[in-house]
Amino acid sequence: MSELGHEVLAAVLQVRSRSLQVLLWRRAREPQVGRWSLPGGQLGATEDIEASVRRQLAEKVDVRQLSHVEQLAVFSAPDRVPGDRVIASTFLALVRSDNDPVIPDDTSWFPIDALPDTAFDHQAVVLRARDRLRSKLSYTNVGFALAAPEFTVSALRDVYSAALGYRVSATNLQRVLSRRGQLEPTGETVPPGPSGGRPAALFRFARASIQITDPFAVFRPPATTPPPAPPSPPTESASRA
Amino acid sequence: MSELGHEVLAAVLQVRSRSLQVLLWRRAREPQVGRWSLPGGQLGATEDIEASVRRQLAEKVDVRQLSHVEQLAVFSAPDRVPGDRVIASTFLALVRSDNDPVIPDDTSWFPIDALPDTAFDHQAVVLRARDRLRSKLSYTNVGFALAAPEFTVSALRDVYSAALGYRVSATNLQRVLSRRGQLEPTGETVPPGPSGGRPAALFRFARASIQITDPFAVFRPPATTPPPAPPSPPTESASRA
DNA sequence: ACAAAAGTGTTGAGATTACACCCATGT
DNA sequence: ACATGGGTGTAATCTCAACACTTTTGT
Repeated sequence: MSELGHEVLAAVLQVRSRSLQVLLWRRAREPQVGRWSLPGGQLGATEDIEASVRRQLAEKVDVRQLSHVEQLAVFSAPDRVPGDRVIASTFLALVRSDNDPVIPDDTSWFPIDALPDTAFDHQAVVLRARDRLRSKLSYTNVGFALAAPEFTVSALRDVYSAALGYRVSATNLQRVLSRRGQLEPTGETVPPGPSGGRPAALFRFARASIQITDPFAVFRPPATTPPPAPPSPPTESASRA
Repeated sequence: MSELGHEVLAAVLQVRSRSLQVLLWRRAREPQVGRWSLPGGQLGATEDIEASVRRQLAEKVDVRQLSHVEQLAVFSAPDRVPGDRVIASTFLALVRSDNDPVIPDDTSWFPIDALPDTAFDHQAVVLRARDRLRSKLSYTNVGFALAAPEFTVSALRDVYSAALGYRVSATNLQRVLSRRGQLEPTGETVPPGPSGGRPAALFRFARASIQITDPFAVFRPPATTPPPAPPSPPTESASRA
């Protein structure tokens, strides 16, 4: 019977310099010396996997300000790494764009569209993290985990554009998020830049934990609140006695 | 150092008797004798976790016709089961409603809204499976994995109603699925029942593997097809040289 | 004829995009 | 004044829910 290990791996994503980037760590040893891998490590005996990710990120790359962490998937191909078998539980972890954690020399941020040579199956993990983030930006409030605590709409647009990989309109972004109750004006404004322009209002996210804001694409359950008392239809025995 | 095991667990769901049901297995041994648990077992040395689920379901409960299988989440609390630590990779597995697999005496189907006493953290797995299925019915074509290969729209409505837990309108169900290209008429019809009525047309799903049919709730990427030649994108060096 | 079930037509409400236009500030 | 963002108004489009109405069959 061979040994079976369990590791956790995190794709730590952040919007930096207007691009979505991932934190990678350069392997110093065989196998695959010089390739870039995701931070993580062996699961400890007394921690669950999420605690393990947080611990490893804090210890190994000194990243402590994770605004959001969620499970991605398990990678379990028997030969996914050489030697003893290791199963990987993978995570999506987000860092707000106002943070700039001090990271070790052998780690670096890479734009997710220009990854270097990655180790093992780590590229698949990164792509999965990216896709998950992009989907969730559409139907949840994860934006809070990417943006600074307070921001102008155009700063937020830049964050969304970087994360989604295509231009987003500030006008419509503001309207959608407002309608969903995600945005709150702080009441303050920031002065315009050197080239002029109207001062921008500051906003914040209404909630700082993930929530599904757009739950049903279709097949919505029958409305219960809005129609208080539609005129009693033909023969239907209504709910009221 | 304590032992570390890895098991796989599956919430096998099927629409039976117009209700969404899950396959459970009655524990014959301590701990938690008599409680009901999810089928599954220890991960084998040479298989990945999905292969393991399929194997265990085939061997232990004789369920082989899985129309869809996907990972749910890892349950890793150190004390989730007594004794040596065991990490569980959990799955959602679906069986089409036209199947009726022969199952062992100590297993049984339970409506998901009336679960018996469940073992360990298995109830959480079942609920997660249910929620995942309900979400995916809205934005993917998973319906194919619940319905029979050919069906009338009202049969399909019953399947969707059971899975979602609320009445669905056959009229609108047909329209939505048709618009998305999920439904194909077979050209055949079935005769009406004893009480009369117009004969119903038979349909099938256009694809028998899962696909996202309603990808973007909002923040859709800029339309690429309609506007023939939008002005060349800004200054970004694109992927194309 | 009448009832029952299937399927189509049509209207109305909401959400979202696109775009024109106004606002506040620097030069 | 004019240029430069920021922000609001508004129309066109699309999707979906609701419901009336037609179609096809059994009794």
